Amino acid sequence: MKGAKPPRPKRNATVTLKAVAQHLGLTPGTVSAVLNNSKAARSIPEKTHKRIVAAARELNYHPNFLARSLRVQRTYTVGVIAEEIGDFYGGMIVSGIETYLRDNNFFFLTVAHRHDPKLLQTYSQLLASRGVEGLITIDTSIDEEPSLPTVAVAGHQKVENVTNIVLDHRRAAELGLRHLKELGHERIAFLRGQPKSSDSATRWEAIQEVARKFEIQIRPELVLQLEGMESTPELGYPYGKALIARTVPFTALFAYNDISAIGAMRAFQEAGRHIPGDISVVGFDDISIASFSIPALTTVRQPLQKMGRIAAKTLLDRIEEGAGFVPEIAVEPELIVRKSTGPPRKL
Amino acid sequence: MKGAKPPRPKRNATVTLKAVAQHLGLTPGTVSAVLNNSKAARSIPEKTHKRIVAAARELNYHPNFLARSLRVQRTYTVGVIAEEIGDFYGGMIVSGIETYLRDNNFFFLTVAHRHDPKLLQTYSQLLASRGVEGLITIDTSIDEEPSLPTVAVAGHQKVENVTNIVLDHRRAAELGLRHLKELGHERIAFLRGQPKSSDSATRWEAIQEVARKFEIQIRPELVLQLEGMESTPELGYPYGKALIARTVPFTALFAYNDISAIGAMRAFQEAGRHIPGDISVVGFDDISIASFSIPALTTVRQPLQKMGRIAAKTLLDRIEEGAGFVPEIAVEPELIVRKSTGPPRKL
DNA sequence: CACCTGCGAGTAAACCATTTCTAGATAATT
DNA sequence: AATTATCTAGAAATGGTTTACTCGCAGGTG
Repeated sequence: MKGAKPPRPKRNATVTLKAVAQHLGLTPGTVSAVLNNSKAARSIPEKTHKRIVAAARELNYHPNFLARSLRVQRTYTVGVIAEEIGDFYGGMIVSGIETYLRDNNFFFLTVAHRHDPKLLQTYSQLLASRGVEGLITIDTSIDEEPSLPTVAVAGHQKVENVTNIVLDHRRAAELGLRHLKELGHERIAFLRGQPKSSDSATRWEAIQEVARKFEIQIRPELVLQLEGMESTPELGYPYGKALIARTVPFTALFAYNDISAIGAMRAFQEAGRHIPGDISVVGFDDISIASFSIPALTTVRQPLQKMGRIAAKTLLDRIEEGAGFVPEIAVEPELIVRKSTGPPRKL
Repeated sequence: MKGAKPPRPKRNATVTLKAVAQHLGLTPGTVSAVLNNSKAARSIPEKTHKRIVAAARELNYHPNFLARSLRVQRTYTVGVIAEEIGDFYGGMIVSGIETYLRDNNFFFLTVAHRHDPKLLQTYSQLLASRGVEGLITIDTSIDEEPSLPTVAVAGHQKVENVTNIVLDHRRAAELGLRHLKELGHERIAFLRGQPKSSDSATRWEAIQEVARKFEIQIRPELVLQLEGMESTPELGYPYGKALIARTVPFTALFAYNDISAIGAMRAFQEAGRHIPGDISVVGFDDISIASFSIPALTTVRQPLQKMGRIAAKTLLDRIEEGAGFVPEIAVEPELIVRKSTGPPRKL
């Protein structure tokens, strides 16, 4: 792969530090000191200082990042390892990461592993050799302690050196279930997340715990486990159908995410059930179309962009200020009440 | 391993080329030659070769990317400048870019300008000083000839050194309009794109041209221009309402995108119109929820991931092989017929 | 037989563009 | 005149790649 290369792609003659120095009749060291305002430059007279700055601007000098990085051993770059970046979840998180990093003059390299577990190792290796100063993973499970400071969005295993940014699932379950309970629902169906989705287990545990607290009975006949990884509502549709087919009565559904909630709603409606008259539906995530489903979906909002920003901030704090290591940061969800929930029909 | 206490973030002792060489009793040059299979290594005997490779693996040597890049003047990195990365459009394109780059051992740095035009300059400057070998822009208009090889996804101005990856809008318009015409529609309403969206103008011109060819009359009273930048169907809703309010009869709508199409459908339905019985609706993009709207949306699919891959490939071809510069590459759209279109009601 | 020549197996040093530390040369002050 | 302050040069270091060169030895030549 590295064999005979075509003639060097001509680098547009970039102006180097040496060129600036030569132009001024000074040495690179001096120019560098002034341009970086290093303490060594304190003794440089105002006149020379101005001269140097002016020349740099005039020649349109931009320091070579690689050379500088090599010398100072900093790259101001982090690696982002996502499961996927084209979907709503990953995209929003990455967007949040981007805003924070950009505001703090960091860049990031992105890779998507698309559920190939072997790639995680390979990619962190690759990123490390590119000199990233830290790693953010999204919806990816980490088993071994990484050698770089790492923040895992939606990470759930406790691993040394990895800060997990998680939704407060306990609180999320409370918001959803309390809302349904206050409306008077007692027979609630559930859609559990796919085993691959890293929030699935934690969320389900939280739901069980909160259900106990609220004295809501979870009937196994009313609990279905999602399987495929589609990101269209088709995902939930068959499960909605299946729930109806069981003929076990229920008045509400708490779905794993909005996408499956919308699919299930559709199935319910096709079966002649009215929402929320016959069945109330609560989703999860608050994706953009949730407000536009029919009826508009009540859902537990996950502040994804914010989680991305927090992830980035947490990582930079550790890198820059050597802030103490925190194993977990929980982010508060929010209940968005729309039209898909209401009191159950009186029997 | 690392003292977590000391304020100084200790660099994990990485193993350098020199260390490997020392370990072997050879010089860095020799080791480098062997590890890179450079022509200089042709004279190194098999035995030594094996010894070197073994030692590198044993010591877990990974060459420092910065040092190497600095010397060979290549970074195997490109810059991606997007309008936004968290939305469907940008996310899909970036995802396509990622797959192709990853397969070819390139990385990319991402920035989002979120419609701040000043940032384009700043960002390309920043990326250039980080040594990216090329640029991909997404939904961003470029006016000046960039100094780096550039590929613009959904770019429309002809600029030297910029290859535009565009949808074949002519063909897209044909697909949409022919479908409606064949069904028998004559009075067609249109939703034009926001001026900020870089496809708006081109698409509208293509539609006008094709309409002329098909002898479809475009009535100004039935043409509305979208304004906001929301990415929920709320975007199209008011325009659907407005079209109904005009009381100018029409039997079909060709929307600028799926999101506005779905919003408009909703408005039509609320006004008591049946889709497709009273009004047929054609969207654009084929976003994931298009298949799940009610009724399922007929739409012109834009192969976004593929466009991302093509963008990446085009750029790498130019960088790696110095492939000739092509000003434009058009990608074929596809008509996805679902349930939102049908013959117009007989009068 | 002495004399290149060629080749195998590497070594040494230059180079990439910076930063940073040490130290030398003036000029100014005491 | 000695000391100090000011200004700047020089060189080392960062971690590789690459070119030029050395050194010993075998083979062919006149």
